[in-house]
Amino acid sequence: MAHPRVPFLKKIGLFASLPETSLETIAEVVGLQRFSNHAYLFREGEEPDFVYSFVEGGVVLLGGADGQEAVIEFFGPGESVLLPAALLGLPYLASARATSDGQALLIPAGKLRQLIDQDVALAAQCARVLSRHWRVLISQIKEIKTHGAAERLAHFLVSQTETQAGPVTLTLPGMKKEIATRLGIKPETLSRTLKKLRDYGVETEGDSVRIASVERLTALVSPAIR
Amino acid sequence: MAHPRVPFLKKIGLFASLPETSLETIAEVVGLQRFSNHAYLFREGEEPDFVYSFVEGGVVLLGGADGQEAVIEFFGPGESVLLPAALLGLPYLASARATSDGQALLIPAGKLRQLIDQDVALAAQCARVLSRHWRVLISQIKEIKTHGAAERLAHFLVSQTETQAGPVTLTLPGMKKEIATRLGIKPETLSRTLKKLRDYGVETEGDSVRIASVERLTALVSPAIR
DNA sequence: TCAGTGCCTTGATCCAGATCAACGAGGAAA
DNA sequence: TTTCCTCGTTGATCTGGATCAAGGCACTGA
Repeated sequence: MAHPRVPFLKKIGLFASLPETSLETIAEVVGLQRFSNHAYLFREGEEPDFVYSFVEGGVVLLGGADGQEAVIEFFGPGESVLLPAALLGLPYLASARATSDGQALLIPAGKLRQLIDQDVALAAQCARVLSRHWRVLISQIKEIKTHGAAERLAHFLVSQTETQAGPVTLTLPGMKKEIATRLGIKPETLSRTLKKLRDYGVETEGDSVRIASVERLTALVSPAIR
Repeated sequence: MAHPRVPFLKKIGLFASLPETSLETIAEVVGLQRFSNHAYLFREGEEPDFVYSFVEGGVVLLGGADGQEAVIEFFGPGESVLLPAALLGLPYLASARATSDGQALLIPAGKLRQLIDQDVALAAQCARVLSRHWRVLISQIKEIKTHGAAERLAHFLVSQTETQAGPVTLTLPGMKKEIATRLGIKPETLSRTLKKLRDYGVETEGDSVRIASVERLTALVSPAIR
């Protein structure tokens, strides 16, 4: 008889591929938590109690002092945050604010630290998930250091959809303000840059963006970061 | 009877804490490789054959197209690079150029992918090493997005020494050119910024830097990233 | 010894994006 | 309705760092 929370675990990248036995063990210790839009799930500097895996809805990871907040990345369903801090038992380097209502699985940090030394499948999967995320961060660093605002915005938009070509309409993963810091620019600049991209077939309406032709935008992004 | 390469493995953060049995297994498959200054160990876009762990000397990790190279980070003795690409079997996102003569242990990527699914200690340690590195990258992103060149340089210098207070003399981990891109600025700007820091007790002489008072520099860096 | 070549510094100018300052368009509360 | 908000846009101006253009200095090799 499977644990009732196992189906939730299967929706999370970190756990999806694990064998049933591992899932049962983990299911014993996780809890499901609802959160509402704009709520802070945790703040920079706190000691990690949980790893958060999103079943529904998402958050924005923010670093830096108040008012000087730098958006690091957006996270949505199936993704997990705080694995690094939880594994090492070190204070968070970032805060997380919900960008919508949703639900997250909370895995107690202590338990996870214990399990990772006992369960190969879990440990290996953690390493793989961290590796994948490492690559995302590297791309971001490369991009900030070598490309201008318009290119970065174009790349960001393209990365928000699976579609490779043709027209799409997508919803921004947060407020324009947040998108702006994610891109390392100010809201005013985002506004103006968005206007420039109109020449490349990008129309905005609130938080939904219509791209006339994904290829057209992709062409703007230099080959190295595609 | 221990394998002759085990002592080398013990100098690497990734392996140091592993049990003897794991070390023996790994020692069977690693090779020791010398490299000389300015040599490229691997280039962006290639398929990963090895993870590189530095026994002596180090490299600079570079991303982006030629001429537009962004220094991501410097690596030295005891550190390992390419773990993420090797684990996932995806092309490198960066190149590595040696910043000195040295020796590295090469761990075949395929073997590692195999071992990580069998050896808990290794898998768990990979996850921890990746976690630690994740935090380094997050700090870098936060810093680029929220601080000016002078602050970033001050922080970088302070991070190059263990000393917490008083005077130090340290050696830069690469050419000034490279330090500049690591900081996300141009060599000319580094030169000028270094001059500004003279008012804060920083003197340069080739690739050695004398800091009159570490506290004085630390004070320049805003609290959040200290 | 002198040319050739990298690496770094300095000076002058330029520009992308920041900053400062209004202002309009929703939404919520009264 | 009006009165606040908060979010986003727009315009004018400023500025940190980039870019362009000369040198200077140390090393190498003939």
